[in-house]
Amino acid sequence: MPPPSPRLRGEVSCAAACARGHVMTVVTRFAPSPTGFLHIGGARTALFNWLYARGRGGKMFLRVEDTDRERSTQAAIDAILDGLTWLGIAWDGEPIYQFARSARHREAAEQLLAAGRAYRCYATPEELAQMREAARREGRSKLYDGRWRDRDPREAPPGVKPAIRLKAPLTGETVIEDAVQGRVVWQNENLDDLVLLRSDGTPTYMLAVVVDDHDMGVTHIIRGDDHLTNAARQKQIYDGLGWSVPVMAHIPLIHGPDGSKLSKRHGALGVDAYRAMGYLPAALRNYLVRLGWSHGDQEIFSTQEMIAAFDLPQIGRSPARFDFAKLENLNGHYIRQSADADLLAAIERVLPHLADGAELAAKLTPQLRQQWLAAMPSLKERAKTLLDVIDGARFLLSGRPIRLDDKADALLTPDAKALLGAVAAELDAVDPWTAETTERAVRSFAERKGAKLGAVAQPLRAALTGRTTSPGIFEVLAVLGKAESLARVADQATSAKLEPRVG
RNA sequence: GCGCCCUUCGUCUAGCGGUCUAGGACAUCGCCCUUUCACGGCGGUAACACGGGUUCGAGUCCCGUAGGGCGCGCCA
Repeated sequence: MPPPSPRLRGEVSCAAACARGHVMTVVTRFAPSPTGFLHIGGARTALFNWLYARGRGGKMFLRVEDTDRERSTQAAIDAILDGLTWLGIAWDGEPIYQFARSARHREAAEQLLAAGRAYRCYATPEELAQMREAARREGRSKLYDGRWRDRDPREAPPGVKPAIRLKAPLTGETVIEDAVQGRVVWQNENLDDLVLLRSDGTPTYMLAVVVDDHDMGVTHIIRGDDHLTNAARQKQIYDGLGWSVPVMAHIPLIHGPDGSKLSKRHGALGVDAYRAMGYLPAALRNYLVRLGWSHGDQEIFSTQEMIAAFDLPQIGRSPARFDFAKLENLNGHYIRQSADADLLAAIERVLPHLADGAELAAKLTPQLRQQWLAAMPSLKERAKTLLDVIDGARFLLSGRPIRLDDKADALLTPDAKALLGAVAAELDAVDPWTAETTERAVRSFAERKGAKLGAVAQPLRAALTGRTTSPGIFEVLAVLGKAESLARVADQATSAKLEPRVG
């Protein structure tokens, strides 16, 4: 028999399920602890779980790991639900709150105790801290030394409430067949007796996760590989309880651009921050799915495509670095791909999340909406984010006389202003007023003057938009309309006569 | 300190022992298009961390080294 591949990815439990004689329904879960926002790494984990379940007709549950009463907040729960919703990741059923299930967790601990797979530990936190300190000083392992493992409970110091610890195997090895990491082996002497129930009777994370995943029928645990060591300890709890272990898939973490831990400066922001930066959910999903996972050379995935293509064997084992430039490029792609009306709707949705959003929303009259829509085809060509689209539309939003930026101002020399006066007269005769008719007029004007088109177009752009870059100048003319265009040109042309530039 | 994981262009990755003079995408550089900025088109620079094995043959398998990451709580 040939030696088994070191990466048995997924085959293990499939075989187990098939042996049970029925088709296994895939159940995944996303289990954030509500101690902060939904960060980008969590969003990717949720995405992977969602894609895996959706691609197999399975379910993805959301479990809020709120057993840490001190640090869990409602605001964080809201932020996580809001983030997932915005990203378009829909969980099945109602969110499950772990804290509410503590009675069941306690029951499992009692079961372990009754079976002799757990014991009461009367060591105080101070005592344990001392033990670790001594271990550190002597260069020994900081693991719990099992001092109460075989001790007679009658020796328990009076008044000390015990914690319940798992009686983990002392010898042999604990093995995880991970769908991403392959076969990972721990010598049991490197794993200690973890706490199942705290001395106040509340369950620890390690116990709660195992019990919940089992009770929820979770078949595939897809999570960050910061949990890989936990997987070994959880395996021991599964064994103690006599339960089968779900398929595990520990995905590498996302790092910052320098390879270190992802910091806020690097993109470890809540997904709400990405929304406020003008990224589209579809773009973020596409970017995230390609971080650590690939499907040949394919870069662009519709939601349907990624659901169909996503699978565990194509997940890499090395951590990926977060790269804003690629996200931007992808976002630009999705913006260009969007229908004009959808884009405007997306902008209106993001307005409440922007600093000057209310101000902008107030300006969105039906007429302005029409103009914006008309300008959208050329606006989206030039934008990487929704913020860019908004910025590109500033010339529509600002009233006369428009403010010129420095470059535009420098461009409007006395000569240029004179030229504007002349071209204004030309444009005044144009009717009907369209991009085509204005272009014809301006081109023929430039030709007669023996000037390059740019020599006329740039001053026009400055006068019309207040900037030196903008959508095509004839589109600007058309969108602005004849009256507004001529007025803006006149604003600059006449100011030349009234206020000759000094110096 | 102990345990576990990782290492292909700057970045995301393809590659599952010969088809690799290592492919794609982003970024970058150049050219073209052009009224600006973009978009688009064409082209260029650029990588198998290092050292040993195994093999007729290694980016692909094994072992070291170096570097990076994660974990080691009565946190999750």
